[in-house]
Amino acid sequence: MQKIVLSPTLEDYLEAILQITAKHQVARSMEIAEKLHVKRSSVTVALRSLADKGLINYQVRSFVTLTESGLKAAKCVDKRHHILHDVFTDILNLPEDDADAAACAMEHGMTENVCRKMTALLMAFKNNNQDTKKVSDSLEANSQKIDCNKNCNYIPSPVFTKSEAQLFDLNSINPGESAIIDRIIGTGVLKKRLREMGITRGQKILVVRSAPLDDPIQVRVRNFNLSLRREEAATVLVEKC
Amino acid sequence: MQKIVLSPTLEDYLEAILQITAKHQVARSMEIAEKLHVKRSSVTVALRSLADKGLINYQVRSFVTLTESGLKAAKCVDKRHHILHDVFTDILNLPEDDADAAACAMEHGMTENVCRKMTALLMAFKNNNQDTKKVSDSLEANSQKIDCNKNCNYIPSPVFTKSEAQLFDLNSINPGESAIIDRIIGTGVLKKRLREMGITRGQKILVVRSAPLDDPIQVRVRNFNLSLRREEAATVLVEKC
DNA sequence: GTATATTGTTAGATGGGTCTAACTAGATTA
DNA sequence: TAATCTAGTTAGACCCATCTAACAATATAC
Repeated sequence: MQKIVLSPTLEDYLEAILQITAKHQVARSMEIAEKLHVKRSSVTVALRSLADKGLINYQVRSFVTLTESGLKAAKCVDKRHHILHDVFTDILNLPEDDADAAACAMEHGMTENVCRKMTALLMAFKNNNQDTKKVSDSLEANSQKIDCNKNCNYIPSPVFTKSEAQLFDLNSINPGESAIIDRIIGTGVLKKRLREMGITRGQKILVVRSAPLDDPIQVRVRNFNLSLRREEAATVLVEKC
Repeated sequence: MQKIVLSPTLEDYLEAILQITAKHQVARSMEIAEKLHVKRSSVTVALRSLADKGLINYQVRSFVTLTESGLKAAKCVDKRHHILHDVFTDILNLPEDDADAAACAMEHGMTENVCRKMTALLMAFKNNNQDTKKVSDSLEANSQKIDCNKNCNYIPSPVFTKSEAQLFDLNSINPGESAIIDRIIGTGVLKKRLREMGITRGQKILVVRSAPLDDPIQVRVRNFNLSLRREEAATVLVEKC
């Protein structure tokens, strides 16, 4: 398997796509643009580049998902981010948003060795409470006295995170429960058919009957009872309510 | 005082200039190019940009030195590098070159808070030997087991350091000692005069008489005895031998 | 089913950082 | 003093990442 070289920027895009798809199954340009604070047109360029490298499934004017290779790469980037983040919060006692911002800015240069050792350090701190307690106390006492970067001229780019609802596909809603429709990830005829049945964004949907072996499942939308094949239901993303 | 925003790249140039001038009083394009592994023409562009920001004294076809503001900025960048470097060597037990390479790649995103807390951590480790010993041992034991970045696709740019001789100005050579002339940092008539006296690169120079209150000082080059004003001697950089 | 948002795309421009190739000012050598 | 070497500069090109503005395709609302 061939190693892929990614610029820090493309790593950011990949990481964003991983985080969005983890919540929403698929990623849209707009979401990526918002997360990374760039314009939609910049996202298009980046997506083309990631698709060229075989890291995402991307077709013009459609949703984005990670390929197998892209998922692997994205997880690597994400892991580096989390290691740094955890060192900053768990060992250095930095507040959440500081930790996240700094991790974003520093994660790209992390070598394998640094990752390994930092992970080991995190474990060592967790597994040796009595000993690390003193170290932590001493750290806190010291850190008050230090004015490290006074007069420093580095202004890191701020990183924001927007809290978003977790989405599920319709098959994973239990019978008797309701949900709010967020989007249909299918395309073409399939998607059109569902929309014509009244399955549109914002509508409340009640799952009437759905069991592992049921196909189709029964749902109720806009006071109509509908039958959906599991295959169709899988393309309907909803927010639990 | 106004905050200056520097790109990571310009921070690297500034750091390189700091390190070179620390050894050689002044920096030349070539040295910077070698240190950063870029071409001379790229250095010219960067120097213009740093001069625009008031961080270096730079005139076409001449030596480079840091301005007061540039020195302050460079020290900040350098401090971040050293904090990371020390965390990597002293706490994570990474070998010197790994630590240096990773520090180069990660230093640019370090926020003030991260700097402060990391410094405190370093102090805590130094001041609590008994407690941190266990943490270190545990870290080492753990780190063997972790294969953190397997399949990772990030290839950090390598960073090399070239060992170079420390240079001194002629005033700081003790009477009776010899040195090899490296360069004259003066310009124009002053420089020409010294060259005509036989003070050229590679020549051996013997300091015959030089004391804090002596002016001029006495030196011997190419079997000639010369008198140099302290002002002149200050522009002659030599390597001790 | 038409009108209006919204979302994604294209095209073209800009800025940062790099390169190669050609040139020039200074320094070294003969 | 002239010939040569070296270090630094310029010019012109490229790539990456971003932007704005105009446009096209979908969705949503009426």
